[in-house]
Amino acid sequence: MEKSQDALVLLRQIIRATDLHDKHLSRMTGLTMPQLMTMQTLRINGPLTIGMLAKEMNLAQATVTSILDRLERKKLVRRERSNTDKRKVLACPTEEGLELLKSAPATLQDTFIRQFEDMPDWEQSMIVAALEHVSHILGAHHLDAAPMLDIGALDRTTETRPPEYLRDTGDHHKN
Amino acid sequence: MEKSQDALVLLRQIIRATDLHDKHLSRMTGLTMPQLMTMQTLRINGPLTIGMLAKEMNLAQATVTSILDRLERKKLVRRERSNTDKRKVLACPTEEGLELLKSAPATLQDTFIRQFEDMPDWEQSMIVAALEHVSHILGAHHLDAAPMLDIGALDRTTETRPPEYLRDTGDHHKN
DNA sequence: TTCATTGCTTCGCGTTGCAAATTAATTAAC
DNA sequence: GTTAATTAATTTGCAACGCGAAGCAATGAA
Repeated sequence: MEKSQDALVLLRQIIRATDLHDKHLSRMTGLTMPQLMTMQTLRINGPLTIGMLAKEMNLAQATVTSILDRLERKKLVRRERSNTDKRKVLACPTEEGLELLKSAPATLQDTFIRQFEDMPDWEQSMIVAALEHVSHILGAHHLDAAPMLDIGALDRTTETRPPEYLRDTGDHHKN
Repeated sequence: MEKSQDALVLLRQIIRATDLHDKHLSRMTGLTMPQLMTMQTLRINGPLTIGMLAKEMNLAQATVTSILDRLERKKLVRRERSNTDKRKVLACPTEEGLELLKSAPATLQDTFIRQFEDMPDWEQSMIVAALEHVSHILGAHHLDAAPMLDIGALDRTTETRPPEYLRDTGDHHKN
């Protein structure tokens, strides 16, 4: 059957596009992708314990610890011990960290939303229905997911500027 | 608008599902994801020079060199100098390497294809049309992409290269 | 008190990923 | 035909990932 191949290629294209955009964001913010991912997760969920953060990102706790070390050094994240249970450590995004995400360049979902909402209502419904179908086929419907296509950034501000203000060690990952 | 949020969540779910499946494949084969990616690219395109391989995967040449070092140590890939231009080095998947990919667990696209082809024709067309729309919105329609959802493993419907040495199952190679 | 569990960090190791420097082969210029 | 520039891959050095195992402190249970 020809159409299933078409569908697969299209899905692959979509995934590839988001991946490339993630790498672009990475360059713009000066953060690595795991670092961006971490900031994004914190922005969405608010302060999380290291364990929760690890689970949320499908990484080992030790991995998250080291990522947080670097984010803390850049003052984008602050560690805070829990009062009720002093074993727990909360990772909190700093003001600076949230600022950084806000100033990230226009995101893929902005583009998507703009064009999507220009479409007639019946077409929107058709796309949602189709995506629902695909998600179900892949057994993905139970996965929790934020309404965003790329790792970083939110908000309307269309500021496209590479930040100079994180200098620590040479951290420019290029990808 | 509510529906654009729905669409974004669904897309994110789909991407997340393929990512999780990739990690599963990685564990099963004993290869890292870049290594799997490399093997997969070679399986699809046949022998490639290091430079082509790097471009295909959006990586620096030096990175690919080191990945190939490890794949060669595992005897999954063989290096071969070009006769016509002795600067060039071709990376060729070995029989063992192709075997490994073949013996990988059932892939996501297998699941997808099976269920997709059970759908009535009009529904298939609807999904392809919707995906086409999304791909276009994201500017992804020009990206070249193989008809597969996960990095590893082969699907028998896509033999772009005739590996005359297929046949047989059951040789699990764990690094 | 004692013991097991939980949550995070530390340590060691291998893998990615890149830029810069290096080597070798090809091509262009003189 | 020698010299110079270009191209292709490797080597080197360095930071970041990613994980398991070991360690430590706080909590909970016996």
